[in-house]
Amino acid sequence: MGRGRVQLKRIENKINRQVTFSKRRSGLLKKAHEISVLCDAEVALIVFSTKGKLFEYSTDSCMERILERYERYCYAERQLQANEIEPNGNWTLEYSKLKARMEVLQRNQKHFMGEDLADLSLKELQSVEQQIDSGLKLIRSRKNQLMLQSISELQKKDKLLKEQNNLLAKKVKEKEKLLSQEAQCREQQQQLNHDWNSSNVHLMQTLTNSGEEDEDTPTGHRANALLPAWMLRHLH
Amino acid sequence: MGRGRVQLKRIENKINRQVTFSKRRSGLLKKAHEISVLCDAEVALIVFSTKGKLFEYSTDSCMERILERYERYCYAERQLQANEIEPNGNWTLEYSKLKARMEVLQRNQKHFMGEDLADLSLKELQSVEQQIDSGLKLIRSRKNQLMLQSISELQKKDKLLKEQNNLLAKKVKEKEKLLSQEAQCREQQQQLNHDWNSSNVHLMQTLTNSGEEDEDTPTGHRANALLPAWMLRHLH
DNA sequence: AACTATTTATAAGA
DNA sequence: TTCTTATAAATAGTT
Repeated sequence: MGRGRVQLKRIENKINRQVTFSKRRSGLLKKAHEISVLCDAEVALIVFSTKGKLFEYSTDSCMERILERYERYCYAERQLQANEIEPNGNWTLEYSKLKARMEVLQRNQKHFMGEDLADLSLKELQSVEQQIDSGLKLIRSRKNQLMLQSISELQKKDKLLKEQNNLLAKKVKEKEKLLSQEAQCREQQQQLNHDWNSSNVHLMQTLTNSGEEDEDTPTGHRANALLPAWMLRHLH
Repeated sequence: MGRGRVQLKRIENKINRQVTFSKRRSGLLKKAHEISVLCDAEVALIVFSTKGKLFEYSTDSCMERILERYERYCYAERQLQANEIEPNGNWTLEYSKLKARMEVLQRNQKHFMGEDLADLSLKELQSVEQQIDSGLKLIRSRKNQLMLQSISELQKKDKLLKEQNNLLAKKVKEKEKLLSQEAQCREQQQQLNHDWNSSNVHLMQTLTNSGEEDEDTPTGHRANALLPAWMLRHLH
C-alpha cells in the first residue's frame, strides 16, 4: 500500500528497511490490537528488530498469561522437545528457564485444582474450565472402560469356575456310586465274616467306627472331604 | 477499510464477529510475515479465537526459539537474581532435582487433561477424578461469582445512565419552553412593528427571513441548535 | 466464497 | 523523525 508495488523480499537499503520497519511495526501492533478488541480474541505479538530490539503487544498487557495458555495448548509437543534439550553450556540460564517453566506448571496445576482463581479473568476461567472438563470426561471414560473390563473378566472367571464345579460334581457322584457299591460289597463280606468267623470281633468294631465319624454331615455329602473349603463355599 | 467506518469495540453480532475475525486474522498473519521478510525481523504471533482455537505465525516456523528468546530477554533480571541467591552451589544437583520435580508435575498435568491414562490404576483414576471434579466445581463457582458481579455492575451503570438521561430530557424540555416563549415575543414585536411603522420594510424582511431559515427542521426542535450534534443523535 | 465501495496503510517524497 | 500525498491493500457490507 503506497506509491509503488512492493516485492516480498528483504529490503536491501538499510535506511529504507529501518523506516519501513518502523511504519509497519506500528501498523501491525495496531491491527493486533484491533482484532483483539473487535473479535474478542487473545493476541500475543512479539517482534525483534534486526538489531535485536524487542517490541511486543498482548491483549490486556498480559503476555505471560497468553504464553502460558499457548504452552498449555501445545503441551505434548513442548514436553518432548524439553526432554530432548540437553543442558550443556549455560547452567544458570538452563536452570532459570526450567524454574520459570516450573512456576508456570505449578500455577496451572493450582488453577486446575481450583486454587488461586482470584487472579484469573472470566475468559481465562472459561478456558481452564473447558480443558478440565474435557479432561474429566476422558478420565471418566477411561475409568468406565477399566471397570467394564474387570467386570467382564470376573464374569469369565465365574463361568470357568462353574464349569469346573459341574465337572467336579459329576466326578463326585461317580465316586459316591463306586463307594456305595464297595460298601455293599463290604456289608456282604461282613455278613459272610459274621456267619463264618464270629470270633473276629476286633475287625468288626474298627469298620463300624469309621462309619460313625461322618454321622453329623448331610447325607450324600461324604464326598466333601475330597474338595477344598473354598470350593465348597461356591457350591452352597 | 471497508464500506463503513469501524468502531474500536467488540462486535456484538456473533456471526459478524466470526467473519471479521477470519478476515482480519489472515490479514494480520500476512502482515506479520511481510514485516518479517521485508525488514528482516523475527516475529511471533499467537492468536486465540473467542472459542479458544489457536492460530499462530512465527518467522521460520520456529515459535519455540522466539519465545525462548523473548523469555531470555524478559527473564534476564530473574536470572541475575537466581545467580545471586545461589552463586556456587552444586548446579548439576539442583538442576536434576528441579527436573525430577518438573517431570512429576508434568505427568500430573497430563493426567488432569486426560492424557496418558493407560498407566493409572482404577484407584488412582478415582483419586484424580475426585481432585479434578472438585477443582471444576470451584472454577465454576468462581466463574459464576464473576459473572454475577459483572451483571450487577452493569445494572448499576444502567441505572445511572437512565437517571442522567431523565435529567437531560428535563433540561431539553425547559430549553424548548424558553425558546417558544422567545418566539412568541418576537411575533408580538413583529405585529407591533407592522402596525406602528409600516414604512420600515427592510427591517421587516430581515426579521421574516430569519424565521424562514429554520423552516425545514421539525416543529418544536429549534432548540437543537443549542445542542452538539452527538447529543442530538442520542435524543432522536 | 466472491464482489466492490470505501477506508486504511504505507511508499515515496519533502 | 514527522508530515503529506498518491496509491496499493485491506476489509465491511452485500450478494
